[in-house]
Amino acid sequence: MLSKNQQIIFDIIEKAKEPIKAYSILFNVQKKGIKAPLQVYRALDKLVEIGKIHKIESRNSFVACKNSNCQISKATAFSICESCEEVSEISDNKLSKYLKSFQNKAGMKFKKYNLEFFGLCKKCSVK
Amino acid sequence: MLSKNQQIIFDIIEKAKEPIKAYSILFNVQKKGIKAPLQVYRALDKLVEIGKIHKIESRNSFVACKNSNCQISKATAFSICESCEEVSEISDNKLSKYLKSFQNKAGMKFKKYNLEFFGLCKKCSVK
DNA sequence: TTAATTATTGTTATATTATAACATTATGTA
DNA sequence: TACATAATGTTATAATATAACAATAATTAA
Repeated sequence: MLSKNQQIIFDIIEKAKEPIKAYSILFNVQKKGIKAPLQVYRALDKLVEIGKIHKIESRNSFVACKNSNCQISKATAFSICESCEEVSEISDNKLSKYLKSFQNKAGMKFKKYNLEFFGLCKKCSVK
Repeated sequence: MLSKNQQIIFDIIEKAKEPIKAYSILFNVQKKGIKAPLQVYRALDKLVEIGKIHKIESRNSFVACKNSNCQISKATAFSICESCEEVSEISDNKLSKYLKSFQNKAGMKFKKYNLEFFGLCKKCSVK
C-alpha cells in the first residue's frame, strides 16, 4: 500500500510517457502540497525499493516499472535513444536468465544488476 | 596524446585503487593549479570519450579502464560491492559477446552499453 | 486498548554534482 | 602565415541530493 505522497508521485511518473526527473516531479506536485525536494526524494527512494519505479542511472531520471520480471528492481535493463532520449524497459527472458546466472570470476554474489543500452531508436535511425 | 590537465587527472584516477569522484579529484589537483570544477569535468569528459576511464553511473565516480576489451568505452561492465563499495571492471568475453550481439525487439541499434552488478564482494560476504 | 515501534510527513538549510557563458592560449594543419 | 580545432582559465550558477530535527500517522505487541 502506497502512502499519500508515494501515490501522488507514482501517479505522475506513471502518466509520464518518458523518464522524469526529481525536480520536474517536484514542480508537478507543488499544487498538491508537496513543496520540498526531500519529500520527493523520499517517495522516490521507497518506490525504487519496492520496485514500482526504476532509476535510469545515466540520466538521473525515473520511470514506472513496465515489467513483471524485474522482481523488486533486482534485475533491470533499458534501451536509451541518444537522440530523442526515449527509454524503454527491456523484457527479455533469455537476457535476464543469462545475467542472473552470471557469476563473476572474483566470486562475488550478485543480488542485483542494472543494464543500460545506448543507441538510436527506430524513429531516430531513419532521420 | 593527453593534454596537461587530462594527464594530471588521469594519473590521479589511475593511482586511486577505488572509484574517485570529481570533487575529490579537484581537491587532489588544486596544488597542481587546477582550481575549478569545470577543468576537472572537461578532462573527465575527454577521458571517458577516449576510453581511458569509465564513469560508474550509479556512484557518480570514475575509474581507470583495466580492460582492453571495452573498445573506447562502448561496452562496460562492473561489479560493485554494496558494503565496501569496491568496484571492479568485469572482463568476460562471453558476456561481452552476448551483450554486443543482443538486439532489442524494438529494433534499436545499440552502439554502447553499461552494466552494473551489485552484491557483496568476497571479503564482505564472510564478515 | 494502551504502549511501543516503525513509517511517513513537514520544514529549513545545506551538500554534492555538473554546466553555461565568455575570454584566452596552445596545438595542429592547409 | 593563416586558419581551424582543441584545451585552458575564470566566474557564476544550475541541477541533483541529503542532513538534521520535529511532528504526526499507522502498525504491532503486550
